[in-house]
Amino acid sequence: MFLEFKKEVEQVLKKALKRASYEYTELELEESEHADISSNVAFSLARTYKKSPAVVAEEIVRYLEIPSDSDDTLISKAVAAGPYINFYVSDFFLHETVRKIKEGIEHVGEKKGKIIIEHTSANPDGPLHIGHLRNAIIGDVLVRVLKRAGFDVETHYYVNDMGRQIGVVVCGAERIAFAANKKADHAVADVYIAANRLVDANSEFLKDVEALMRKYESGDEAAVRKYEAVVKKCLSGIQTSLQRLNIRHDLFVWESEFVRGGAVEAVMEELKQKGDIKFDGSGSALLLKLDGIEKELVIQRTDGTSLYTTRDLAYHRWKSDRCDRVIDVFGKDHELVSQQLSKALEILRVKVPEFVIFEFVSLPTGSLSTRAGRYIAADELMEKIEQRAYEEVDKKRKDLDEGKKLEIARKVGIGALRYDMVKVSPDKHITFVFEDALDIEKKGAPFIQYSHARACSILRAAEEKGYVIADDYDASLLREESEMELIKKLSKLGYVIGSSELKPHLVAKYARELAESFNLFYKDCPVLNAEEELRNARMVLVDCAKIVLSDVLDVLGIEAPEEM
RNA sequence: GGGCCCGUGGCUUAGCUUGGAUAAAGCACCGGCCUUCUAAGCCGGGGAUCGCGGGUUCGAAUCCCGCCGGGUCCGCCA
Repeated sequence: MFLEFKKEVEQVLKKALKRASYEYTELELEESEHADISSNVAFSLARTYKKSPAVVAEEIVRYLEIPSDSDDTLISKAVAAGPYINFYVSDFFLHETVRKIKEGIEHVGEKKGKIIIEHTSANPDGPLHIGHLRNAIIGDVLVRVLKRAGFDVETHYYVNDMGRQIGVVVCGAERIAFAANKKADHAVADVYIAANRLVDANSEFLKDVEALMRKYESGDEAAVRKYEAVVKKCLSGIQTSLQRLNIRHDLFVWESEFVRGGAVEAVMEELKQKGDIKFDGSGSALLLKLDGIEKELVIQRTDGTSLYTTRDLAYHRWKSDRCDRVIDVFGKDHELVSQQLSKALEILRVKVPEFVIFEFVSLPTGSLSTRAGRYIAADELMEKIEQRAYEEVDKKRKDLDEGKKLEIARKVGIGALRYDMVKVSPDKHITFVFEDALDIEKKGAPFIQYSHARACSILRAAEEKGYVIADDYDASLLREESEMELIKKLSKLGYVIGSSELKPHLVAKYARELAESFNLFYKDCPVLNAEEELRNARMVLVDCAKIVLSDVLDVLGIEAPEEM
């Protein structure tokens, strides 16, 4: 509803500026602590018209026409506060917000186009670690935000099955057995680490790896079977972890499909014709000159085989034919690659993707490396954080049965982990400290979940007393400061989703603020002990808060417990 | 060496795109609130020359230039 309010303010303000015959370039509307929405336009006008900003603001306000007696205006008043023009919401705005949330028609984005978003895409050579976790969680929240905003979203996991690393594992698996008692992706990692030691120790092994890779690229059946066995084994483990995190992909796209299907070759041919191509001086590798990028891009090895970037070009061409927007969630180390990709796609006249680049996660001991065995596995983290959450629940709710406690611990633990990862802007570097991550007490997610549980608790208690949420309630009884603030906050979910499309941390921030607003209301306004009319209105408000809290948690991919 | 990102109370951050009203939160610290719907909560308090130096502007955490510190990338890895 806040979005509608903003639009109405825009219209009214535009008209007033026209009547006052001011030429403006921007309305400069901003959220403000002093008003529901505020305009700074008087500053820039003052400059061009050589008047004082306060005078201009006064003047504009005189020209504003706010239909004060009308029933359906969202604006109650506008006042000049020095140079600022402050707008305030009307009772109708508050009523409408409550009504629409209650009826489930608030915050529903209109149908937009189709988006393909790629995230996680960890190499199938071991389990997900905390770096992949950041990718996966940012990506998943993005998916949820875009879906809410009305897009048709398809989620991809791009499987890098053609790299040397995978060759090393597959070849290694011929000599080293997978541990039978381990989760699949962890067993693969063990072989990977052991095989890398073979690489370092013995050059014969590396030759075998390269031979196997060539066979795989040419589609040799035995090689394909070996690869599939290992890659699928690893992916099954990774999917189990993702599922536990509440993340799923619609499609797993294998890199090799583009090689064997001929798409990579087609891209290469086209680049040779349309691109600025030359052979490297020393070898015969193919170099592609890209606009604005100093270094040329190697698009073909000396031996004629393809490289990661070339295969990625084929993948992106395929994606872009199937949708309106392509979004990739990449680590910072892929930034240059993503620029090269964009430039090369321009040459191919393919839609350029949008990138969400996130900074690295490192450990206090240094950067992460699967190969060196220096990582914290996502599974281990999830296990420990759920355990810690369980200790909390156990301490606080001795009355609950075991199953219930475990369920709450799972929701709270995973929620805390997800919130922690998404609350920070993607371009902030993170040093991961295990102990801090496990400190459930000071996490954002449990705070929000707790507010939701409180709302549920009130509604449960109401039901026991035989109170039902009434269809006719008098929203005008909700005049307390904390009630009105809560409603205004509730009205902003759609607005936040619309404006934080590629900035998932803003949703996390909003969720926290909403929970805070609910807690203030909770403290100030008794629901069940209020006299009937007021109780009815407040019960409706509690129900609305519950709905929006669970909605925003859902956008964050965090489950909303009914009690905790 | 060059490109990109980050630098905001003791710690972790929001705000920076589009410059404006006392710089906003959480954690930690100090003090208070459970005979009313869950205290994983609420209230109050101390604590910031917004990395440093210039510049633009009526006005800079925000824009521009330089520097310092940290991260990351830089042709046949992915």
